[in-house]
Amino acid sequence: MSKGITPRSKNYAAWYTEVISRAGLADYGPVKGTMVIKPYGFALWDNIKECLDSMIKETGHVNAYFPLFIPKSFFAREAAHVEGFAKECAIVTHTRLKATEDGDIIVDPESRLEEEVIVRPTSETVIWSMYKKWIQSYRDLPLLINQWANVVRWEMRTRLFLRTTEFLWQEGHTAHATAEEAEEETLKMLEVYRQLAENYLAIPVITGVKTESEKFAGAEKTVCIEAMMGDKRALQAGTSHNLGQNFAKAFDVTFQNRENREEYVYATSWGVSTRLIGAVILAHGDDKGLRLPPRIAPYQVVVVPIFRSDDDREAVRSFLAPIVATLKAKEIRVHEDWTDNSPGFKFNEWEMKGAPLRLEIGPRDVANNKVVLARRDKGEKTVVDKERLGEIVPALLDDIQRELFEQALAFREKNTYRLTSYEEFRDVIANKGGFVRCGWDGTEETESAIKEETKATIRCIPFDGNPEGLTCIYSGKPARYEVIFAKAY
RNA sequence: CGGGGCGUGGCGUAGCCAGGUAACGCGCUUGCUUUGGGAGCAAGAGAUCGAAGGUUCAAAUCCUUUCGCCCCGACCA
Repeated sequence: MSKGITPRSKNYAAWYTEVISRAGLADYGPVKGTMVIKPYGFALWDNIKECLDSMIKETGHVNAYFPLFIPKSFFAREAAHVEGFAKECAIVTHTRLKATEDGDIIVDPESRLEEEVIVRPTSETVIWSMYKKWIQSYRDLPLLINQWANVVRWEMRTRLFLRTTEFLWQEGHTAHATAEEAEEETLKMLEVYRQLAENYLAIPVITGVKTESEKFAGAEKTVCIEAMMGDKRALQAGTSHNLGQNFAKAFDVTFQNRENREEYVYATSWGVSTRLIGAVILAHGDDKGLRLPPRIAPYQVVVVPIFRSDDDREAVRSFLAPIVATLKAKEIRVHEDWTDNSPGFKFNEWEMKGAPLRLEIGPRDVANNKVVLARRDKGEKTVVDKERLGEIVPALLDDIQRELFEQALAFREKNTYRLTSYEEFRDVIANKGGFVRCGWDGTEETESAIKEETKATIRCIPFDGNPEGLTCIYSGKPARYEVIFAKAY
């Protein structure tokens, strides 16, 4: 087996898969499209989850849990919703297996369910069936509930983390008395996602509105965060939906307002998933493997002890014990790698796993009362005094966090084009890759024609866009919106 | 669902066309020497060749059927 991995420039898809495997993030499950999240990958998810969960709670939401199984009939209630998910549902039709005479195991035909049960692809329907019971008065509103759950979407084509048959996510489902409040909530949670992406994952995102054709099935309006990956393609990293009264009407959820009038409830839903891990890999990874932002890295500092003799080993051990204690006291996640691999092996291993900082400590350092610090983002090594680590390490971690964000932002800016000619548009999408900001006449015909001809889609209508003076890149008509086009994951 | 590829020790593959003792690399075990950028040597363990039928004295190899996975498209977080 070769020691390195496929370079990104040679085959980006192969690079991605190899990084996941070699860094120990995940493995394929036995059923097509399923994924085992291995301990190192799950530690990463745990950290992301912890950051987001506290933000969700700070904004006034509470966690709950709704069932995995949903009656099939619920999906018939909201027309657009069922159309959006009908083609990718796992359906429970039977409840028993039985052994045949030849020793095979078959589905027991006698155990067929009266009404089939759907494994949730998302939970709006089951949650709104419950909200009907819980909401009567304006005093019951707003209802601000989040759940951490797994969902199943039986996709044709899957990719580790980016699109798996089953994935983990968080889905918020809120109910409000007014349309204004629902809109405010939709935008508030998008802002939470923006902060998560930029401040924790170190991924700059563009916020904006999805077009009619790209919005969530059953939503009035979908807003999103879109990020650029290392191959210049776009990744939708999170969405927040203003559902209007669609689900309230579908599930007949009404409340009495202050004026004693009955009114349908306004709804939102919003979610981010384990796809975020894919985003971190794709946004920051390099040809040596992962580069993890310190704030979510399972280990922020990895110690690689170096020694020859048993005496050296003990000297190194006692030398680094107080260092590790100091760092841990500052709540830095430190890991000591005492496995009996060679130092060179460990250097490469922890670079593959994306540990932000590496401490190399050998007899030489013990003698000089120093340690070698290697930072993953830039690959620089420096020798520092042992005593100064307590101040240097936290500062370096902050700097790495910032640096990863800056690099990703610079990359996105460099690969974003403001264009007015469709010729150039085609060239960028087909040859250069990247985001194109341009005018759009707002028609679905233009949107689908461009998609047909170039495979680029409108990622969003950015909030900071301005159509004034722009013409549509395709039709030449006056632009109704300024939009971002890109090839997407 | 359309196109392509692949199922052989834990992983990656060769062998298949032209049937005849199941091979190689990595990993694993044990021992010794090593350890500041993926250590070396030696000795070992480990496979009913995806499954089921068939042809044959003989099948990983030929034929039939079947199951599964991966990649590329259409669809999607």
